[in-house]
Amino acid sequence: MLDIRFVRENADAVKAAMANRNAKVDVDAVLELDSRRRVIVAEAEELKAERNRISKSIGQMIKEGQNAETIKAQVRDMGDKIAAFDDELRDIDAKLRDALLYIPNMPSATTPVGKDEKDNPVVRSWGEKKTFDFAPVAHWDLGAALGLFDLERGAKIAGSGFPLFTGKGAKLERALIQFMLDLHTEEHGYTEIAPPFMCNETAMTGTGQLPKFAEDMYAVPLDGLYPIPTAEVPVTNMYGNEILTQELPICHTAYTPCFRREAGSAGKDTRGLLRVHQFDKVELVKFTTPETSAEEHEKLTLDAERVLQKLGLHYRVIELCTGDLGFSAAKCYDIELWAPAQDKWLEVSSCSNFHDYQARRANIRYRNEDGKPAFVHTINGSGVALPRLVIAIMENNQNADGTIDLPEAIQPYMGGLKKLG
RNA sequence: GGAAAGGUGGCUGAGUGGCUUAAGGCGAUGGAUUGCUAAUCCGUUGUACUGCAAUAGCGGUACCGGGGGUUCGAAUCCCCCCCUUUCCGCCA
Repeated sequence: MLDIRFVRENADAVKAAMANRNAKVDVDAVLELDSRRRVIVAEAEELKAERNRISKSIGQMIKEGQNAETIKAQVRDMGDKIAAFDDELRDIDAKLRDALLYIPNMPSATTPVGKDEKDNPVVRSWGEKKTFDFAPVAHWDLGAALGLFDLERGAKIAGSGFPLFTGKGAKLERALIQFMLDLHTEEHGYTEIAPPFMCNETAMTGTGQLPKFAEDMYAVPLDGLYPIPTAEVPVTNMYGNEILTQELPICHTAYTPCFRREAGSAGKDTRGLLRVHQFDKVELVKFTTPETSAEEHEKLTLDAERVLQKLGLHYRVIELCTGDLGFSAAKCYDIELWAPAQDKWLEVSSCSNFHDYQARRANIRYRNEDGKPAFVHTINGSGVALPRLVIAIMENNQNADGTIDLPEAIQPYMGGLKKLG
């Protein structure tokens, strides 16, 4: 969430930023609530100060044996007025907070201005497109033929979009997870977290999924819980309402399944593993000072890229322009893998710097050089998401005979297996 | 699911309606003393919002797990909820 003081003092900049995002935000309504709130606060507090003074003197009078009934009645009336102010204040506070929760983050000064995904610049790429002397087969056909997954049976028990992996396909999931966790913990300095796979409303609000994106999530209303759409939610909110005393940056990696309703995307990329309701992901999360967040963001992105380099997969990094930037992000790089049978780039990681936006929502602070509490910057990115990684491995490494070569880096995790099929 | 005991500042731990502006201790920090260290002594020590000054300052309000209530006045009394611990039951 944005700092209301920032909005108050930079209203024009906020409006311009929202326009660049194509976000419909009524900044003036927020400013109006804010100024109304401050009037009420001033009046209510003045009354309270007076009541406190008189109450104290009542205590004194009673001790001296004087009758205080008249003055008590007066203060009782004051109490009614105060209650009325407090009621209005509660109401305005709720409205203001709600309004602020629906305002997306300010894009970073370095984020390119653009209208939509067509304006996202390519930052760099690694490797080259593989050439085939046969027509590459789509992963869904390869997977079915090799018995790596059984999407029909997954659909039978849960619905379409809930993949069911079998045999070596299931083992490949487990192997990739372990490979990535080992890489990030042993070579990149992240501490592993195994968090809850469900979070409450407070946590979901802290990272920005709620209240705006309730429809994108599964929910367990009976218990007030939501299956997590990403490990970002538990791993960021684990420090909610804390003043961190650890040395920054704090770097965490976590494997979790992710659950997404993908509301509004029905009918798009539905085949195979392209877009599913449940998938596995290894996430990277950092908590930094404002001074180092830009640098740590770059490093985190490189850490995610290392996964793909080690697996020998051709990828590119694009930077999201203001019009395509996610709700909570100030700056974001997407990493995309090349999938030859799809003839498409597939997003496997979004590495975002949220500045203090999530930290303010979740109330995560540290002590700055003056020893004063200040909001941390949060950064996270997938390192990386499994389904499209699996797609890329399958489609890029397929042979004419329908077998799939396993990248060397993953072979130790597959019990030395070099090839599927 | 049942029962009991708890939740107070960075930590520990007092506090059952007004002298609490949350005691005392520890820690932290500034200073004095000291050849250095230790010890000792003196001072400081939270968060948020808000008003005025607009850099350091001065005032107000709120905050003792969360939310309601009683009262002129609540850390303290009442109600609901959450969490922790222990015991019982159920369970992988």
